[in-house]
Amino acid sequence: MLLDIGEVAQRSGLAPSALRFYERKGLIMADGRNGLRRAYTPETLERLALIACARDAGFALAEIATFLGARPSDTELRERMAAKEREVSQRVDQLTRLRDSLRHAAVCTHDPIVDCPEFKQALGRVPSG
Amino acid sequence: MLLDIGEVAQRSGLAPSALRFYERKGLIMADGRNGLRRAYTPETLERLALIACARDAGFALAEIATFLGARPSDTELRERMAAKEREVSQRVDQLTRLRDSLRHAAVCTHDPIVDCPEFKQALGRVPSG
DNA sequence: CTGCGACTTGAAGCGCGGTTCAAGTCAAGG
DNA sequence: CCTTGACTTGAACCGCGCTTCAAGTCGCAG
Repeated sequence: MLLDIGEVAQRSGLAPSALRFYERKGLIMADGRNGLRRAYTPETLERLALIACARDAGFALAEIATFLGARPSDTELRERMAAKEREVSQRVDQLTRLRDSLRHAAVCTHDPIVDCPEFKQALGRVPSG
Repeated sequence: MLLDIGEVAQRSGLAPSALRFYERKGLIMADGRNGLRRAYTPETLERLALIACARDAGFALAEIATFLGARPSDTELRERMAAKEREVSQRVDQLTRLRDSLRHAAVCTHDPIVDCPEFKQALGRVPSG
């Protein structure tokens, strides 16, 4: 029923040390013990997948920890999530442009490649000037 | 003609210390000196914008350094850029899903919000299980 | 000549996200 | 019983991307 930490580590792709680290950070908690060994409910795997996704998206672990406890009444937290959504949207746009640039790089003949106007153009404007 | 490091720092949004750090990493180089002060051509601003973009996209500085020198004959490097393109594509997909989840969170009534099936669904599948 | 302020250097420090280490504990197997 | 092997703990360490610090150097204003 409960999964041993080794099991969870293997299935989630995280090291046991990482799971303990996440526990210290308040991201997960063991649902039981097998001797000294931590044991987790299978739902923890979903939670870890969620954490991995958010982390890959550039969220700090501390930030994820607060989001994980979010309840519908947390107006302030909701606003922060909305702000994050806008942030992620921008990131998607930026990454899309970067992807296009990389795609172009594959067929570009400029030397060096980064000097290609088309390559640079896709990266968006220089901050100011 | 050449821009003082302070000028470049201000326009790029990077600290002078960061510019020196980038120099040590081989990402940029000063085109002259004003006494001891580094001076840069305006093109450096473009280069810095490119670096910022790549860095925000999750590229390591060392990786960016190799890409910056990429020439059309670098077959291996080209392949790595192509690999990066696929990676970035995946990331775009993932972030798009995350954005949708966050968007939903703004109107979700689940308590806690992360337990919402719709929220979780958008995050993609659990690795295995 | 005397500040002043913004730079220079190398080296040390920081926050993040973990990993690694030393020493100890447990469950199962022979 | 004793070993084996995977875990436990707290603490130290690591790589990355910078920042900060101490001590020194420059250009310029007064």
